[in-house]
Amino acid sequence: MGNGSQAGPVTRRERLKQEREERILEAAAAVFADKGFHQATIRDIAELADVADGTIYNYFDNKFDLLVGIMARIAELERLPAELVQALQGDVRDFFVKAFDERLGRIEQGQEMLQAVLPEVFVNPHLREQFYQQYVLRISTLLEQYLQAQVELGHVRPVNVPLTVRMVQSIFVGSLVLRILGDEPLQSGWQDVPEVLATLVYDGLNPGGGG
Amino acid sequence: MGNGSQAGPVTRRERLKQEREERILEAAAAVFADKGFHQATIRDIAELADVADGTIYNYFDNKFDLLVGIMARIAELERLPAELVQALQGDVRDFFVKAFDERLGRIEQGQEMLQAVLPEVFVNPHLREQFYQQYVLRISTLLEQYLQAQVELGHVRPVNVPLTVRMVQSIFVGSLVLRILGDEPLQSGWQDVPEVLATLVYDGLNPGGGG
Amino acid sequence: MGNGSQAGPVTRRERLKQEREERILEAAAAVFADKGFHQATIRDIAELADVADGTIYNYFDNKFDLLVGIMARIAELERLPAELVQALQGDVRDFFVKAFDERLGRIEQGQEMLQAVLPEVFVNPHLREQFYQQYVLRISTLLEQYLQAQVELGHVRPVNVPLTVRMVQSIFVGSLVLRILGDEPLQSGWQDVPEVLATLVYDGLNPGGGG
Amino acid sequence: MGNGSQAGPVTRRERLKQEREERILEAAAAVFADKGFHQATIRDIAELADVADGTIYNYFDNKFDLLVGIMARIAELERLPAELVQALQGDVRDFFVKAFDERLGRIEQGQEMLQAVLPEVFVNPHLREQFYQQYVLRISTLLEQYLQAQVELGHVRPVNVPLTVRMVQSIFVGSLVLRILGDEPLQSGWQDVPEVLATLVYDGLNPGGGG
DNA sequence: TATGAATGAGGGTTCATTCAT
DNA sequence: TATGAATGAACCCTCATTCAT
Repeated sequence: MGNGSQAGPVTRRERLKQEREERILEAAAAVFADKGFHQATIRDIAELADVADGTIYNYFDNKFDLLVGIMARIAELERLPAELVQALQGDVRDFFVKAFDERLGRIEQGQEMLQAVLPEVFVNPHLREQFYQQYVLRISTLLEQYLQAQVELGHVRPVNVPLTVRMVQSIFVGSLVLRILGDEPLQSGWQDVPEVLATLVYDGLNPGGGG
Repeated sequence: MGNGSQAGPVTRRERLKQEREERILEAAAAVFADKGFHQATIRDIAELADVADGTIYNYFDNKFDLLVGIMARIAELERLPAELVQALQGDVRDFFVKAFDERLGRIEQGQEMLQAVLPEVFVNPHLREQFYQQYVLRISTLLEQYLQAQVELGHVRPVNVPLTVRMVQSIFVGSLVLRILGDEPLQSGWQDVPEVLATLVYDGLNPGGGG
Repeated sequence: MGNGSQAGPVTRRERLKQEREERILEAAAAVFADKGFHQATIRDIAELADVADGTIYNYFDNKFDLLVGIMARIAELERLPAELVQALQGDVRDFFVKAFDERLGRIEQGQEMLQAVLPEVFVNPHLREQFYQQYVLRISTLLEQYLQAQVELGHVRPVNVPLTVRMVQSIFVGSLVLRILGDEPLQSGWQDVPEVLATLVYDGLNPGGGG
Repeated sequence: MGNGSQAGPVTRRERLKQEREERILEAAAAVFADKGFHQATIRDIAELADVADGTIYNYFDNKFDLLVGIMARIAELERLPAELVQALQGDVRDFFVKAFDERLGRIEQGQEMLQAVLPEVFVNPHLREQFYQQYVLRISTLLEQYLQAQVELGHVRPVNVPLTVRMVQSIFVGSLVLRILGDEPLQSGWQDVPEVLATLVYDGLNPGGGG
């Protein structure tokens, strides 16, 4: 149950290797998030992971490959938006609350890894593409389908679906950025965000709207 | 750097200096946006600006100072949200259309400089703080005041004002990020975004709402 | 290494060990000849010999020791210039043909090992001395004795014996180098070389000479 | 007179640069000849040349490029076998004496550079090709023409011209190698070599030959 | 004894910064 | 003030060697 696809390590040696790789990746994420990819040195990471410099290269081809590894880990975490998929069933406003809740929770959880990767995403075309595909586009497609269906059912006002979806996603991405920037109200009010968001995008600010 | 107040250069020599400083800053922004701060070399910038390496150090203390200079330039562009201030008067939905329009235009215009600065903003606390203050917080304050007033006037549904404002700002920031990530629908539909946005946040998706 | 005298291995285990040592040495020679001593890695050699990296260190103290081992193998091949010794008896011109034939054949045979060792011979004083002793000087002595005797017998023109011998040896060494350099005429005409050489050094180019 | 093709440096700065490049190249040749290319460190060379490590990279792309630079310098020295060409006129035996004299002198002069380059020539295909072309093949062609003509004139015994030329060249190359190996008789008798060589290859060892 | 992962010293190279001209 | 060569600290990465299993 939950073992998913990869066969886990069986021998003691294999388990040790896997643990070590994880330790290295976590150390890398921590150091990158703290100092940035370029300021971080392999030695920093090695020390935090408590291995020798050279050991890192038994697991990763080069420094950049650590970044790619972190991206892959993020992708793994993203694998199952199970709750989100479930939420696709219910009431629309409810969906938004749940969806926002799920996403924001995920953001909170993986923030360090995201913070490690994000600056380089803006700089490296390969990373950018990968990030976009796995972090943005997959969700876009899902949301577009959902929203289109709801429009056709008359549960949602007729809107420009693709752009509206982008706006919704922008809120997620933007929130993450504002959090990283250290915005205080967002920090302290994080748990209220889903409700506020749902109100904003479902009910609208117009006081004449239903709600 | 920044030369403080508006007193323009008077002598020919001063004008030349200022022009050169601008050329360097523009070159820096272009190179940083293209390759990222750390991949960019002083030589790259010097070549694009058509000066010698050493000359740059007559205008800027060090490489990082170029980034600060670019930030300052962005701040200058941000100085006058004149149209936005004007829009503060009119009808609420109208305000959103105009506000979004103004911001998105600004984003479009200064995208290269933003792209030059943004990755390092995530990495450097000093830059982060400065960016947050001048790029986010000032607008937050303005919007909070506006929204609070509109709520009190009954023109806007009672909401959690600070968080709602953050969500609105998130949309701006997030849109910028999605653009940089190369999202196609956003790219090609950019001119429709203000209207879509206003619909989303003012009217809401709820089809029962007024609109 | 080298195992000193000729006592072959007796137990199965010993035979396996010896086979393995040979496999490693051959792999080393191949890799060194191909990539050069410094470009070659222990891993390269281990892979070619189909053993683990660490195993090599059960047979050789360090990387350089592999080179020494190869030198020793060359020395073994050089052990018996039997035919050459025999040739010392006969007619002088005949001797040269046979001697050249024997040497050139040997060169051809051990070229890979020579190519593995030669570059480092120029670089490492220890190797240089060993190579000189076993590969050059022993032959010098032999040839000097032979030539001196023949001069005294009047079978050879009175010449500066030591220098003449060096010139003759230079031809061997030089031919090897030209071969390694890939000289085409030498490559394709290799089997004619002994006769050509004998003509050159015995008969001379002077058409007035006997021959 | 003698300035050859390249316009020399004119400004003081240019002269200094050129001098520095030469100093670096000479230092590189000395260090490579002493320790071998791979044992030599950039720091070694920089120290001997009395420059900073980084300075070397203002003149040469990388460490290997220093080797190529040394090869080019050797080629320059090889540019004018003026005396040799002159010797092409006279008497055959005389030609050999002069030719050997000229070549051996050249070898003596450039021995350090040769010793720096030679080991890598055996290892690096690119270097090997270049070395062969400029150091061997050009001379081969010249000598083949000369020898062919002399054969046709009846001044030289009919021989396999290409192979005979290779043997003659082997003597040069081989002598160089033996010298590097530290052969004592060759070292101390170096000035007698041309005469000994001419005797060997022109008169032959056969005492019945003319001479 | 064989294995192969861990080690860490070492070195080539880059590039921000300096400074003599 | 502009120039651009010189500087040298810093860092990624390799790989011979070790050693626990």
